[in-house]
Amino acid sequence: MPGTRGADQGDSTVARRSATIYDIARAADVSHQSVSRYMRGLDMRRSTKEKIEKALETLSYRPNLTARALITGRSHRIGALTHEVNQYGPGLIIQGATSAAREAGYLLDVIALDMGDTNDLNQALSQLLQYDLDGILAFASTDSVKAVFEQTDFGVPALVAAEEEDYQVETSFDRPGVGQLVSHLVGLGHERLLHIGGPETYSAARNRLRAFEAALAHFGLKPAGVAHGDWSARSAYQAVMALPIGSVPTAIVAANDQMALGAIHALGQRGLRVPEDVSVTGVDDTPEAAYFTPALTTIRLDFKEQGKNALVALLNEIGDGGEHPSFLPAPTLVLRDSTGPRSTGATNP
Amino acid sequence: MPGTRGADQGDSTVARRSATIYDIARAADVSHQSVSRYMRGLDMRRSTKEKIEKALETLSYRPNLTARALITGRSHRIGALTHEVNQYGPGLIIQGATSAAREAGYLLDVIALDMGDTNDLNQALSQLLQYDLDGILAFASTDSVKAVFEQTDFGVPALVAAEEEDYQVETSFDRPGVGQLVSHLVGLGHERLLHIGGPETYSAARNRLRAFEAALAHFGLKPAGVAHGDWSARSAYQAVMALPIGSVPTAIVAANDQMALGAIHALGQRGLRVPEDVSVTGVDDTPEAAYFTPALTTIRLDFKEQGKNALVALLNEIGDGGEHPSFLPAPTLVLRDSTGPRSTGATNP
DNA sequence: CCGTACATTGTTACCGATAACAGTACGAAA
DNA sequence: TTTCGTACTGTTATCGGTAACAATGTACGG
Repeated sequence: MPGTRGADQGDSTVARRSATIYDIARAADVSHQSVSRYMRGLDMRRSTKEKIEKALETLSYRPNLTARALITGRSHRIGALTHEVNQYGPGLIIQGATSAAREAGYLLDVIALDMGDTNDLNQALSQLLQYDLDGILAFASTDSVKAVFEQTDFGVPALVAAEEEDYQVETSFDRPGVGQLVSHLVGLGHERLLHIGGPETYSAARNRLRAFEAALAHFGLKPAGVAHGDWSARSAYQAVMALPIGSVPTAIVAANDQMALGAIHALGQRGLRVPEDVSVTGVDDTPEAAYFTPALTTIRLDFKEQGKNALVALLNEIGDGGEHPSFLPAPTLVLRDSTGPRSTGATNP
Repeated sequence: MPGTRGADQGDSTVARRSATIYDIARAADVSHQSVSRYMRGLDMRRSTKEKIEKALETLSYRPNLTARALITGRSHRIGALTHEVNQYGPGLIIQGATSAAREAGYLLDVIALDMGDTNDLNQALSQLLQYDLDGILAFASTDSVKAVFEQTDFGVPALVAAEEEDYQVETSFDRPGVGQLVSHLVGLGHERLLHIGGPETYSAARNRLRAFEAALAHFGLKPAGVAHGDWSARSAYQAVMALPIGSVPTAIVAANDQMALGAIHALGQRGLRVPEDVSVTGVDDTPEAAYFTPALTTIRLDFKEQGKNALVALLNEIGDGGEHPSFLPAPTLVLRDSTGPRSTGATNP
């Protein structure tokens, strides 16, 4: 017979384990089912409702979502695979996603991956799957992640968060994003642009590169070069330092702000001034970008919204879709001091 | 009679829901309890073991942690309250914590708080508590969080992650940390040091401030001033721009690298050179700090380890303490180009 | 060859909720 | 007053595991 447990719990301070619907039911002298119905807001006689409410006041009940999850098959948890949370973008995406999840009554189970390690990825996934989640979200949009997500049937909705550029590449050159940067630079007279991209395995990196090339092509130009960094300032620094003398372009389009910073630093060490000799642009508009020396021209992305969007999209697939995925706000060009007219003829160390 | 469900699931591709121990038991012709024992690695006859293993190969079983959690009261999940994940430190702490959790067979439920909003905090907590967690960890070490954690009995172990400086303040001036920066600067001849701190509600900010003052006092000096920023480059920029003419110190000790960047930028706008006129230091050693102009002198903290440590400490309280909390590696001084001998007498805009 | 100790396996109860269905109370119609 | 439909309420089954105990099998000593 149910409802015969947890009778005494000492008269000390706080209930060790909070009451169950059976405790409430006993205290209110109704069936546990009525309590369950009350909690779910179903119709019931006023008198019953009042009995339950009185009991609730006394006992401090808190629903046990584990038990509910077991029977309903809905855990109200979403697994999130991410990486490099220390970076500005990914961090904000997570933040946006967790708060959106929270609003919808979900919780985000975050696993930070050691990127590039496929073993790690698989292990993480199989661990995640044990916790019957309602859905799985990957914010790490790399080839290996995408491959795994396409091949595997997780038994629950799973999706890889889309990059903001994914649906822009094909469209025209002056679309928000890297294209805007390029046309800004071309408008300043630059013709020899170098791109410092992220790792080729990242779709964001590829998208930005393609947008760069597409925009240049529109102006009848070709890239003055493409270097591949790893999103870090250090990698861009090294790439710029490695540029052969005489082949330094008049403008550098880095795939994120950190790499732009590294590029600026390297240019400085090579005796080149920004923007007088070389213009430099970033992507992201981190809060620091405005305080670089010189302040960085870049494009601003709304990462929080991106995270929220991915979550809402997943929620819709789960079937708990209250909201419709909002449109991502368009990236906006932020003009600052790191770009200027093409140098008229400085020497080129 | 148990074990009579999930018989047919279509002959299509993948099992909609993975098999349960009852399915395995039926296939192996043993009791479900034997399967449970097998999964937990208990002793059993070889023949039984083999039967189960054969069944497992056929059916692709995956334990349901929800069901296990319901009976054992162990969810193997830990709630994590955090904030400003977009910043370098907090992000890395989360990363360290999630991977440590993963190794121990736990999952981290992350909630990113809108700091300073106590309502938000309480709401987040009460939501967290529904998901019977094994423990709760707060990485946001602010007054309001601490207060809530001290007052509330969550029914499970809960702790606020310690700041690296917490156990250093009382000790001597040349302890790793801000003290090291101060003695470095004093060693260069500086006597008028300004501190740009974080928000006073953050214990990390207070600790750094106290360390700053204590170190100065050791040399018989007093702060040339203390400004309070909000960890952002912008806030430090404004603080430095607001300094009355003539009161600009010869060295600025910012409480993190971002604020150091903002300070450098402001100094540049006021026509002061770093480090010739003013030395500037940060705290954190973000990957970008080396590529500031000038490269930033700062102290390096191991945030990942900090996150891991907090998690291990909590695990110990939970009683699942395999490891002992390792000692945090001492912060190390990183000397770069933003500090130099006290200026011998430039004018002071 | 039998009884007992011990190792292994099977049965039933339980965790705390919801689902499905049975049972009761009440008001309206006959 | 009786009957019936409707609206609640109560009872039992269920989710997928583990716990506790009962039952069986095996090994060994007498």
